Amino acid sequence: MRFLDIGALAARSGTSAATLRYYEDIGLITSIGRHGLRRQFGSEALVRLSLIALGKAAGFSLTEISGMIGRDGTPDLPRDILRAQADALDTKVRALSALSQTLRHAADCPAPTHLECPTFRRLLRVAVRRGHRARRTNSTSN
Amino acid sequence: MRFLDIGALAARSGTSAATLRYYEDIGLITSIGRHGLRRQFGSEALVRLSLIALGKAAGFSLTEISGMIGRDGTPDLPRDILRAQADALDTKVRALSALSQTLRHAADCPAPTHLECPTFRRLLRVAVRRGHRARRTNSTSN
DNA sequence: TATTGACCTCAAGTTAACTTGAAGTGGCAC
DNA sequence: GTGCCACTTCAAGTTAACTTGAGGTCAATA
Repeated sequence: MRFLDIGALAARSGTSAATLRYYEDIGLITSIGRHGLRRQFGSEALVRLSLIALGKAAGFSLTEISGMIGRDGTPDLPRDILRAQADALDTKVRALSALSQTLRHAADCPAPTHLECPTFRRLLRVAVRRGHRARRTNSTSN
Repeated sequence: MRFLDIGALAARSGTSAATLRYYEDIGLITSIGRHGLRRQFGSEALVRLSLIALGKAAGFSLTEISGMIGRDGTPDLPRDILRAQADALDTKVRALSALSQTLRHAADCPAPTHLECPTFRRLLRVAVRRGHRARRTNSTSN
């Protein structure tokens, strides 16, 4: 039982079988071979799917994720690119923290309307500036 | 000149005129009125667009953003929802930080392939667990 | 051995968030 | 007053990331 068929992989990864086939189509994951018609996956597919889930949570497209974790059999990533991705993520983290602060302030602010509160507007400006920086750094802007 | 027509708003907000019309269609922004055929926007539209940009950067859909910042003329938000959104964002921030750490470790790790490195795999497990928690908390999972 | 249910392929449909295009209008500088 | 050009509407097209459906296969269980 070293191999998983698509149903087992779906159950363990929380990704539907149809989506797994789609991921294989576009080269995001690879099956080891077939048992009759049925795809057989190795356990490293589970690790790859974890990475994919993580990348999606971080807001990367499947294409970008594909670039990060390597297309075919080679799950090895160029290290300088990894560092750049980490930097971009950190920038994004800072922007999101700013947004969180902004929302939290809005929740506690006594001003009748948040748009009238000077603190809110200042936080907003800061957050937006960070967003711009993140977008430039990232080059992910469509 | 207290009003902006769509071209001016587009220039100042960095959002295309077509997109602004689309946003008005779906009720994300509102124009003050018309000058002839032409929409006139007030400066609060700029603030709203900042909020929208921020929400998008945070990974929210336009529908979710619409819920956060209020649909029509009322840009006021229910405070408990704001706090919940901030909490969800903080969780996401933690997940992204974990991902960043994971990537950074991968960049420095001497293992021939990251998938073979135990530290990488441990970080990955942690990051994924956080991702799951975030998704449950968020209820944004489609 | 017969059936069942999990798999298969391939095509088409779906949703969000826009973008593009065609055809028309009207404010304003000359 | 006329011509340009930024606007207008409306319909259709686009992209990513799937999902759904129809019709077929086959490995294992009864």
